[in-house]
Amino acid sequence: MESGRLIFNATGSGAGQMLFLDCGAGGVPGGGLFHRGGRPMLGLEEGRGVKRPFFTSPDELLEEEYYDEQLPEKKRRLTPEQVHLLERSFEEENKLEPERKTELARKLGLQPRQVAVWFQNRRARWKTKQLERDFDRLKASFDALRAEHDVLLQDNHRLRSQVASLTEKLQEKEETEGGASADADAAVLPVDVKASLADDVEEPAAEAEAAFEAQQVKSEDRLSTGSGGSAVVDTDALLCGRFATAVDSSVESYFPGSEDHYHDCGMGPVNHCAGGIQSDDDGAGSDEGCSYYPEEAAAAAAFFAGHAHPHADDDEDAGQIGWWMWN
DNA sequence: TTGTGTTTTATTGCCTCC
DNA sequence: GGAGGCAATAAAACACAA
Repeated sequence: MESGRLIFNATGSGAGQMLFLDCGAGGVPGGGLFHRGGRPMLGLEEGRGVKRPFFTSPDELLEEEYYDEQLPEKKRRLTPEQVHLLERSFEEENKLEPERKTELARKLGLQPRQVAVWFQNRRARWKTKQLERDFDRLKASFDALRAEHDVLLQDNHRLRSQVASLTEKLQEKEETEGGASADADAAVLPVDVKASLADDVEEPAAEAEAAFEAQQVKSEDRLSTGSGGSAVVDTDALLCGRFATAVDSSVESYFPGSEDHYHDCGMGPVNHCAGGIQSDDDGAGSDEGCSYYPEEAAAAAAFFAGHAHPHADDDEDAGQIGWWMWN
């Protein structure tokens, strides 16, 4: 618990400045009497049962007698009016120039330092909320992609079994008819039919692939594998690419110009899904090797938790559309 | 009333920028 | 080197269920 005696010093802005003296043992963490740069810090006084307003008007702070009689107690919350004005000011601009800080402090009867601290804490709160929003958006986007992927996967399996079934029938036909007729034309015919049938089967899958790829143009350059014209849609790779696109947009909203940051952070969807990208030869169960869904969401959360952009607040496009509208 | 969780105010240390 | 920003953290104030 802090203890100490306060002495006020009317300087600079006109608002009273407090100096913290006779700081007792067990004071604030670090035990410093003054904040860096000679900035005075607020202190506390204990041992009096009388409640007094912690924040006072500048005029009151300038009256020496007041300091003797009205020493502030423990920290008090700002009044709703003070908070309202600060919020409005924050809406206009979330950074505080010295002139504005002084003016706000004068209007509110607060120390400039208090105004600066309030803005700092407010920016931190905004950032936390922004991260939550970004995560929610990413999660929703990811869930939608996962559902889409599941549908494509089912189509893929269905078409695969269709191809297998038709191929089998063709083989049977070749065996039965091939033995009966040694005619050269008869030997060629099944091959044509087979190709035709295969085309029919591949068409829907190819369409799905084309549609899918059209939606993830942005992430194409990250997909180095490609499906090589395969009839089997490489949905894992596509999904990863699209998730990367979703991450792109969200990350850009908070970390403008931060592409390289998250691409290097180890959560890269393409890298992560590399084990899940399969060739045609791997068969119908090829997708089982990529169980990346929960990890991706977790990676996104971990990424946002660990990659705070130091100047996110500076960028007007940094997801700040209505940034004051939360809460 | 009390215990507990959340929010708010404030401090500290480190970093970047000028 | 000073000023200011941020992350981490402490601690008071507050909210609320039991």
